[in-house]
Amino acid sequence: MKFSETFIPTLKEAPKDAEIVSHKLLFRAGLIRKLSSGIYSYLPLGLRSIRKITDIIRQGMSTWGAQEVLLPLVVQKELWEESGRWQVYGKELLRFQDRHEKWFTIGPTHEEVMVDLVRNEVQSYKQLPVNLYQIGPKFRDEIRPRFGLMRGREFIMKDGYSFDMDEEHANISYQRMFDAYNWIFRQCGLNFRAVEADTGTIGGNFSHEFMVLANSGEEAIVSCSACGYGANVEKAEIGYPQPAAEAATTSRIQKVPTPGTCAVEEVSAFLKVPPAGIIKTMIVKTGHEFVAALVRGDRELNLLKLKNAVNAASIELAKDGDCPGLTGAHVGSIGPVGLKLKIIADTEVRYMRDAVVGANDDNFHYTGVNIDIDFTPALFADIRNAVSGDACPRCSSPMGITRGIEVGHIFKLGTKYSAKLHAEFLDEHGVSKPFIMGTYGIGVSRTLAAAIEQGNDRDGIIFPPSIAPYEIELVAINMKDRDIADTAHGLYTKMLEKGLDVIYDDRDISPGMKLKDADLIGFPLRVVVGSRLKKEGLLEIKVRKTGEVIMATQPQLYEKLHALRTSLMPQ
RNA sequence: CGGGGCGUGGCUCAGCCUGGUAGAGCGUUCGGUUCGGGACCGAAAGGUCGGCGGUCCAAAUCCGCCCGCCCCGACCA
Repeated sequence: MKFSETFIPTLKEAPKDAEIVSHKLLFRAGLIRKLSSGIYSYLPLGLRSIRKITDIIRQGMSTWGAQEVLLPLVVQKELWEESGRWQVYGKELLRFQDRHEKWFTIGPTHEEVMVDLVRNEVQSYKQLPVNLYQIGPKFRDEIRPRFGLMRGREFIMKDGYSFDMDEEHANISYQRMFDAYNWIFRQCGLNFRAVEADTGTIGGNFSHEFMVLANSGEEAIVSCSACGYGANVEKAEIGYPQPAAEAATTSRIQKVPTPGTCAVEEVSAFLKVPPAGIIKTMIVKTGHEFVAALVRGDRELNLLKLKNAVNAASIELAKDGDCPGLTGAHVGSIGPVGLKLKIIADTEVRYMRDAVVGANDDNFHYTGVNIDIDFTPALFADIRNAVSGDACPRCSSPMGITRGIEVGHIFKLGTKYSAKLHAEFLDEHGVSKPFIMGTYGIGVSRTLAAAIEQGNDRDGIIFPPSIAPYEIELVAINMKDRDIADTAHGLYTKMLEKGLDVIYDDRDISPGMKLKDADLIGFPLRVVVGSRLKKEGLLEIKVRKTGEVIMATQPQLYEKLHALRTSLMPQ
C-alpha cells in the first residue's frame, strides 16, 4: 500500500481527552477516532491491526477445536428474562424498543443466545462436545468509559462457549481453550501471564485471566518467576515457610494513652513502633454476624479471602458507627484484647510478639500484647493481600507484583445458564441433563490498546510485527530526487511481488515528517532510501524496537529483512 | 449516580475575573525556496465562541436552564 493513497491522519498533538499512552498514540498515529464517549471508529491502520489479531484468534480457535459463528447483535428481552439477567444486569445493559414497543438489548455478552441456539439443535450426548465462538462488536453501557479502547462502551470481543456432557469433558474443553489462549497471546507478541482469577459467586477454581504486563495496568497481579504461579492479587495465596523457632515474649501488656491517633501510621509515629509491630483490628460484618479481623499493621485486609475463610454469604466492613457498641471504641482504638467478638487473625499475626493493639477505649492502645496470653483468635487464616516478596504458595520462592491489563478471561460456567434456560441433552442412559458449559472471552480492541501500553517510547508505538498494521515501511527520503524515487518505486514493486507486508511512504513532504510518522505508527522495520544510496548504493534498515540500524545493498535487502523479521517474531 | 473540571477555526490553547475589535501556534490552500528527524519565505481560506433563555445601549465575557465531553469513586473483555 502506498502511504499517499491510504487514509492515515497523523497528529502532532493528542486531543486533551486522551489520558493514557495507548489512547494518545492510537489517536495520534491515526488508528482510531472518537465518535462519542467510549465509541470509536477504526481507521485503515487500526482495522489492519485488529484484523491481524482476529486472524490469530481464528487460527488458534480452529486449531483447538472451536468453530466460528456470528450471533445477532440485537436480542429480545424475553431471552434475557429466561436467564434472569434482564433484571440483574443493571444499567450496563443497553435497552431499547422497536416500533412495536417490544424491548431489545444490544448484547454485552451472548450466553443466552448461544445457549438458545444449542438447546434447539443438540439433543444427544453423541453430538457433544460443541464449542462455538464469534468475533464482533459488543455494547456495555459503562458508567464511566475511559482510556480510549481500554474501556469503551462499544468494543470488539471474541466470545466463545463450550458445551459438554459432564465435568470431565468440560475440563478438557477448558484446558484446550487455556492452551489456545496461551498460543494466541504469544502469537500476538505480547508479554502476558495467565493468572488464577476469582470465580466469584459461581465457585470452583476454574477461571484464568490473561493479563498483559504493563505498568499502566488496572489490575495488580502476583507472580512467581520460579514456578510460574500467577494470580490476581485479590485471590493470590501466600505461602508461609515454617519459622525456625518461635520468638520469645519479652514484655507484659500495658495500657498507654495515644491521644489523637487513628491510622496505623499515626500510632506508629506516636509510639515509635514500626507498623509491622502493630496489629490492625477491623470489624467486619459477615452475613448477620460481626467478627474482628486481625492483620499486621503494614498489611491490607483482603475481604474476599476473609469471606471464604469464614464461609460467609456476604461481607462488608462495619460502619464506624457500629463499632463503639461492639467494642467500646471507635475505629482507630479497636483491639482484640477482651473483645467479645469472634477473632480471625491473619496467619502472619501468629508469630508477632509484644505487639501494639487498640485498647477498645478511645485514645488508648495496649503495648506488649501477646497471643494466647492476652487474647486467643478463633481462627488463623490467610486473609491479607499479597505483597511483593511474599512466598509463593507452590514453591515458596519470593513472588513479585506487577500490573496487568486483562485481555482474556476463561471461565468454567457449569450449568448456570443451561439450567436456567433448560438446555438439556439425553445421556447414554436416556437421562436428561443440562450442558456443562464454559465461557471464553478475549477483548480484541483492548488487546490492541494493551499491546501499545506495553510497547511504546517517546517517539510512538512499538508494534510486535504480528499485529503491526504493516510489518515494513519503505521510505523515500526525497521524492523529487529521481534516483531515490525510482529506486524506491522499484523496491516497492519487488517487495509486493515477494509478498512482504509493506507500506511505501511516497508522499512528497519533508523527510522529517516521514520519519516522525514512521516512528509514531511504529512499523517494526523501516527501509530508507536516501543519501546513502546515492553515495554508496546502500539502503538503511532500522529496527523500531531496538533502534538498530543495518545497511544493505539491494540484493542483500530481502535476506536481511527476512532475518530481522524472524528475530522479532514469537518462536 | 455522587464529587470536580472543561466546552472559542481541523488540533492544542489564550481572551472571560474587570462586558465594547475574536486571537496565537500547529494543520489546510496557493506561489516560491528546501530535502535524513514534524524545514523556510510570502499570500490566503477557515469561527452559530456547545445550545436556549435572561440582564444590558452592548455578552465569548455576567446570570439561569439544558446538552456534550473529561477526571476521581462502585462494574467489566
